[in-house]
Amino acid sequence: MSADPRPRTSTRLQVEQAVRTALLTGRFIPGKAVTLRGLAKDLGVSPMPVREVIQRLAAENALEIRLNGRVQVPEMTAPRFSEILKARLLLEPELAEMALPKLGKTEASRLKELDDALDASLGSGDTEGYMFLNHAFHFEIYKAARSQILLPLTESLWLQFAPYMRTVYGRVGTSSLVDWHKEAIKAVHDRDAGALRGAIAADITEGMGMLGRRGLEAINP
Amino acid sequence: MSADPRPRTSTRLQVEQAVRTALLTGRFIPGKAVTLRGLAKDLGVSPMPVREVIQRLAAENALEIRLNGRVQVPEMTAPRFSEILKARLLLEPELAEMALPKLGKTEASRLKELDDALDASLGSGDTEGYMFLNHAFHFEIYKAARSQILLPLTESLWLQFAPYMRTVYGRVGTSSLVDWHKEAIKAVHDRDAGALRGAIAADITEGMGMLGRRGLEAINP
DNA sequence: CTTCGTAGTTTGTGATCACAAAATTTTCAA
DNA sequence: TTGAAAATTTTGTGATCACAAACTACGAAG
Repeated sequence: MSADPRPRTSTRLQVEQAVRTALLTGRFIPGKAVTLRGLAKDLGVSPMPVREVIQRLAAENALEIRLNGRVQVPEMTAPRFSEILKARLLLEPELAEMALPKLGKTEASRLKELDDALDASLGSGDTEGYMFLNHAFHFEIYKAARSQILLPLTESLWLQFAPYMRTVYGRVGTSSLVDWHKEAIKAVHDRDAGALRGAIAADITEGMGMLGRRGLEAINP
Repeated sequence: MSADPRPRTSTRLQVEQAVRTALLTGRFIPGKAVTLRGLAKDLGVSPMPVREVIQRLAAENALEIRLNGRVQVPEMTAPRFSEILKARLLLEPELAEMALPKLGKTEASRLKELDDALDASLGSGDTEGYMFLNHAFHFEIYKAARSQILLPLTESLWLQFAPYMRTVYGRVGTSSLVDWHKEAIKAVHDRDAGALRGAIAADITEGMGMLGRRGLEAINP
């Protein structure tokens, strides 16, 4: 009576998890080439599971397979950036509102924890940790929505702007960052859907606005 | 001076195109198993490119890789369906509005052609042709937006509901179908963004509403 | 010093193989 | 006839190989 069919494999999932968090924390630089054998060697696996993972992430537009077959982290462009902003503003407040009824005390205190840790990594200048925790904070909310559609779409968006986000942080630092997490947490406590939507939207607008102002000045139009 | 680097491969792209249109025209039935070697044999290629394509489509949630590794077309559920509807209503009117400025006389007449062919296939009961043309009509508009973000997200949504759409049509026929294509074409002629958004939204609501009423009655909740 | 061609290396692609897990069919006893 | 156990087939996974295209480095000619 083993009603727990363990995944038949673990290698591909492990590789995928590794590459995803590397992307989300900005360890992959936009424009940088990603080679099959190189990644495989780094992760200590054969090229085979890496091939599948690369196809997966390319399908999510998190990686780009050029016409000549070379794989690279996509570069950010101004139209791409503004479209990501638009899509985030469409999807994420909706996701947050869907999640609100399922966010109880447990999740609220978890959000508080994450936000505290986030402030700490901001103070210590730990960019990678900050990006990881910021993603964790947002998706701690979104995941509660138990969404099978909007959540994957949003995850795809994050994979697309995260590498660029990191390059900007690397240039201007993270000290000037402001977020609306406190307001979001308060909205969760108050069960105020409108306030939660507003906090999420403001967080997106502010964060992406900073990225746009500080980052896109010297990028091809 | 060969400024036209032909894709290094054609096999994977060809396989992907084949599977995508098969999905979009409903030739794959929800719940039906998709086997690697089976698909490869059907398409006359080796299992290798099929593996990559399956990973790609699984990443877009167009195919489902179960815990035991088996691949199948996802089954529709009520929450999944209502979320797809919500996501379509968020993304597609936006996409249409973005496209409007770039829809000239050429595109308008192409839309008219597609809609006429669509009516014809409706009259002859050609469900597969209808689904192909309906997809072509919508994406003739959306593609004009030259969107790099919203367009792939929307394509993913279509891949997810198309197979289910087909099973409902197979049960209740396509004769009772009504669409808002004429209104959309008129809005394009009039350069009326609000009317175009409205037509697209109505087309989605009506079409999906029919799918929901006629299809989800006997499906697990 | 620049430019162009050539040799060597790296890279993605498609194919094939071995293996284990899962599903399917067959067999045989109750 | 029925039901469970055993044998067979099917299936996904990871590894390796051969090959052609692309990139890199280097050197010779101008």
